[in-house]
Amino acid sequence: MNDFSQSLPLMLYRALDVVMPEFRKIFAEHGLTEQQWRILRVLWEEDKQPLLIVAEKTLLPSPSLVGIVDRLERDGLVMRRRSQADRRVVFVSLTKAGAGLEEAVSPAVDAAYAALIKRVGSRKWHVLLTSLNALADSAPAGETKKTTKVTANKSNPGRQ
Amino acid sequence: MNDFSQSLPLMLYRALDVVMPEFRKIFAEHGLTEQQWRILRVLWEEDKQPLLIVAEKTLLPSPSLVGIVDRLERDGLVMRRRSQADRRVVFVSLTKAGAGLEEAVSPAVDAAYAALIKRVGSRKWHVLLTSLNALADSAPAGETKKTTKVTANKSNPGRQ
DNA sequence: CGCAAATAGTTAATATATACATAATTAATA
DNA sequence: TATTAATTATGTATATATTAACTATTTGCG
Repeated sequence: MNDFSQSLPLMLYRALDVVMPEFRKIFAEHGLTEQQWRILRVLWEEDKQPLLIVAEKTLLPSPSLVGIVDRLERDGLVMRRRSQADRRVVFVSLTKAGAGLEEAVSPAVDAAYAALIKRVGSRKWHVLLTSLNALADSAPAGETKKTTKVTANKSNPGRQ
Repeated sequence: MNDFSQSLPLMLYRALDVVMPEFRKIFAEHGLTEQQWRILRVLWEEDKQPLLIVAEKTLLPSPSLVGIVDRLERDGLVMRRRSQADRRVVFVSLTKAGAGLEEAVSPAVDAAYAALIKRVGSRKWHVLLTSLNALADSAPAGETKKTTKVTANKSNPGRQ
């Protein structure tokens, strides 16, 4: 009916296609995938967090998180530790290597991000983020996350 | 450094999380995945197109397209046929079943899409799409798709 | 004409996504 | 307290994404 190429989903995918390759290139130069970086990014901000929280902050679905954290652990960047208070909870924390990676990766990522904002223009950038926030806030009750189970009423966040 | 959750990539992923589940649910009710639907959507608009064109219109990377079309073919919804003019080219076209699926799926999809626009608000919707277009247009030279090969200069493509 | 370079499609290897299902544990309630 | 429900993490099967490389054709040009 309408113009498929101008549909919201397609435009969102296209936006990611425009934005992400440059970042993924930086990640790859440090042996990281995008998802691995997201997890580290969250841990650099606050170390030792429950998997569920990490899933929410990174927008990564729990089942995916298992494998991604497995590989990060295999590469010696993070480690798991079960909570004593609530033995269902598993904390993820940085190893020394994982923590040290921040200053190696972040500068390039920050620079690329700043360059992107500059390229798009500060005004348009702000409008875009505001619009995306409005869309996210328009989520109907009970329509959101994959990492959060929907039970009674409520609403919930969302994931990638 | 900045607020990770408010970064553009995260906001784009979040937007997709908000928007797509409802559509995927509709697709699933008809035994389709999102990517399969995208291909059918393009073929419903214009039947019999080269794989490369379908890749561009759907934003699906060529390597992925191979498997997705394989499964669509297996399910009897599309068929491949090599071009006689240029034997490198493979046309994809709808079978009778694939063509017939349109009127079964499209109404629900269109309704959901209309509801989404209404939910967000026509004005905000327009601003959002305009912003996304601006972002897409900001792509630096040679920096775009994975389905489109970049030869001369360098940089590298990317995709969803 | 002859061949290097470009194109279209595909294959391969690894990492994720998606949707379900299950185990372990804790919270809630009759 | 005995059950039942809910939560957290993980396992499983299938579908895609990502990147690199490979095959078959075709094109550009000396």
